[in-house]
Amino acid sequence: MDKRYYNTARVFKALCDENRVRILEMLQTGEKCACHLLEALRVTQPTLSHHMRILCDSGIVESRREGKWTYYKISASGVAGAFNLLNEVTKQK
Amino acid sequence: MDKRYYNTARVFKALCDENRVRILEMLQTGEKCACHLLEALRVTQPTLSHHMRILCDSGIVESRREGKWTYYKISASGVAGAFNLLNEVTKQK
DNA sequence: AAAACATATTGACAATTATCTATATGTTGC
DNA sequence: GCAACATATAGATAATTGTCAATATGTTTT
Repeated sequence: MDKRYYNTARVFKALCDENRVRILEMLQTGEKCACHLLEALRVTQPTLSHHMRILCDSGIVESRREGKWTYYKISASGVAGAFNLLNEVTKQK
Repeated sequence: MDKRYYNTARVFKALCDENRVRILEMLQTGEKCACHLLEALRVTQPTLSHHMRILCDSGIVESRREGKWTYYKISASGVAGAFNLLNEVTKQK
C-alpha cells in the first residue's frame, strides 16, 4: 500500500458520495449543526455520523463541539489542500 | 437519482482508485499507449481497459485510436471541468 | 444521581466496485 | 482470407463501502 496514493484517494473519496456532496453544499452557506444536516438528509443518525467522519478525515470539513451539539463547516485549508492535490495529479510535467 | 450529484460523483470517482491515480501520473509526462500503461501496472488487460473507461467517462482523460493501438492523454478541458466542479462544491456562498 | 438528549461506535447486511478468466471485436500484415 | 495482435466486453467473484438497528459515550437539566 502506497501512502501517497492512499492519501489522495482519501481526499477524493470524500467527494464521491451523493450524500456527502449534498452535505458540502449545505455547508456552503456556513456552519451547520449535525442535527440540522440530519433533518435535511434521508439517512439515519449513524449514517450521517459516518459521512461526517469521512468528510472530516479528508480535511475538507472541520468540526467544533459546543455542549452536546457538533457544528461542521468547510475548511478553507482543507479545500486548498484538495485543489493542490487535484493539481498535483493532473498537471502536465 | 439526482443527475447533478451523479455527474459530480462520476468525476471524483475517477480519482478515487490507486491504480487510476498511478495512470494519471504516468500521463502527466504526455500521451501514452495502453500497452505502455499495461506494462507499468500490475493488472490484467481487461482491468486496465475498465480503468481507462472510467477515466475517459469522467472527461479527465481522452483517447485516440491509431491503428490497433489506443493512446491516452490528460484532457485539458476535462481537468478544467474537474477544477470547476471542485470549486462548485466547496466554495462559500 | 437520574433522565433526556446529541453524537459516536459496533456489528450485520446490502450495494457498489475492482479484479479476474473467457471471449468478442477490430486492425495489420502475410 | 487468415493468423497475429491490441483492446473491449461479458460474466463471475472478492473487496470495499453505505446503510441500518442496537448500543455506548458524553452533555445538560432537573
